[in-house]
Amino acid sequence: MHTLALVTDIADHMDKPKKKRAAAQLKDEITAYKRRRILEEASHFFFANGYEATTLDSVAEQLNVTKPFIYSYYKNKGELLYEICQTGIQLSLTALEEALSVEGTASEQLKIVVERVARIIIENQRYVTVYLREEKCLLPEDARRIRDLRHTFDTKLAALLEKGKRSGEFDVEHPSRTAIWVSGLLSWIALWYHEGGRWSATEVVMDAITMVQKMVKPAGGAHG
Amino acid sequence: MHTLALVTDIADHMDKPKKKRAAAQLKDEITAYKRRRILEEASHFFFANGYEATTLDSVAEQLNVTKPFIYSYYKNKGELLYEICQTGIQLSLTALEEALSVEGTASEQLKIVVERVARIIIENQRYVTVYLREEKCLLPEDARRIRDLRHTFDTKLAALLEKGKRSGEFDVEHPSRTAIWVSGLLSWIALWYHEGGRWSATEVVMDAITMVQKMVKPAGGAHG
DNA sequence: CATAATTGCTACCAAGCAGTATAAACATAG
DNA sequence: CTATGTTTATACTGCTTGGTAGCAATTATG
Repeated sequence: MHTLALVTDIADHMDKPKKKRAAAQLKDEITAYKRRRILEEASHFFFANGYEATTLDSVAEQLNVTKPFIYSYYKNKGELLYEICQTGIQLSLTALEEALSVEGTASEQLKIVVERVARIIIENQRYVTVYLREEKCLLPEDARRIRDLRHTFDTKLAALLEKGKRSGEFDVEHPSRTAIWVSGLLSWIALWYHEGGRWSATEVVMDAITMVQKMVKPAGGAHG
Repeated sequence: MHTLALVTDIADHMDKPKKKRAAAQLKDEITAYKRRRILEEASHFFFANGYEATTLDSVAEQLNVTKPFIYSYYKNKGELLYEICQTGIQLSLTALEEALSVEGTASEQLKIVVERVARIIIENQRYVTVYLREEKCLLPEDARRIRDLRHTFDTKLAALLEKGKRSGEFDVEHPSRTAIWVSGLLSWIALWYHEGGRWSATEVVMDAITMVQKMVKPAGGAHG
């Protein structure tokens, strides 16, 4: 039982001086680990049944703990939802930023962006889908914070399209509007992809790249 | 009060023979009208607050009736959800079929399809969005019926892409896979469009047309 | 006007669930 | 072994809400 408590006694052989600090640090890590595990299981239920339809009792049962356990790591059910939504969009944003940090032409960067973000979205489908479906359940303040992240994502993507437009690599009338279509296409993957379904993750990623490239390709057909 | 009951006495001056039949017919129409009104208000709440978070009491209050009133027109809450989801996808499918019935080249037909379906999706955003978000709340059997409609939609769209591919108008490797991206792009409008937001419905529709045309355009740039 | 049928409402129940007060178990330190 | 703090469980509450049984009001008919 107590899936979460398996880690409790690893701090037991180290020289006195460091012990205090190290023990405190370890405790923090364990707390963080427990929070992650709770979030992970909650996301499974939210994904499968929806936020409102999921009971914290069922999440607790899955973890072999009880509801008050969850309440000692999260303030309430809404905080769980917020963290799940936040995770989904934050991972995508980080993937975007990392991809943008790779040197290259706009075309090359765009390809890397789509590839990495699409992969991240597939790997974290639960988080992204819950965000797309349950945004309305967030507290207004939480919803705003999430929207800001999303807006940052769209803005950075638009900047890349703008860059490609200036260099002549892309043909996009309104970079910021096109960015929303691209980001929508990527989000759509989360709602539509099904593990073990008709198409593999790799096929979906490659398709996404192709589609986005076509969406920005100049009429003349220059640049690949 | 009784917003729904305003229609009750229109059947009162007509020759005897027809009266019976006409009265019965009118009654049916009134029943149908009440059902539509209930559905419409319910869709507003489901759209704004989500299915689970919406109480039938609040829907009833909005209609100036009581909960048992709703239960005399719908079996239960789930039936309301089913009809809302069904409406969303059925309207899109009908729009697609009507657009396909217009004679023309594949390119011309595709443009009409995207234009009409996008318009329908914007006009019926509530129904489509609820379908996309709350599919998981449907009974398995209802969910299957809805999926079948969706599948029909994708299949007919794929056939159009296939036709354009054969005529050389489109460059699509896998029509059925591309159809899913196109249908996703259209669905995305429902989740993203916001009345009175930064972009008008017309702009969104025109953008959608442009994006889809680019997604299927041959590299050479022939056919517009 | 009386009778029958339809239509809607009042009042209620049972169940489910978020959240909590309190106690128990456990670990740590002296 | 005792004292102290921390972690987790037991057991409960208060509220919400889908759904219903039975009654009242309205309408249709002769």
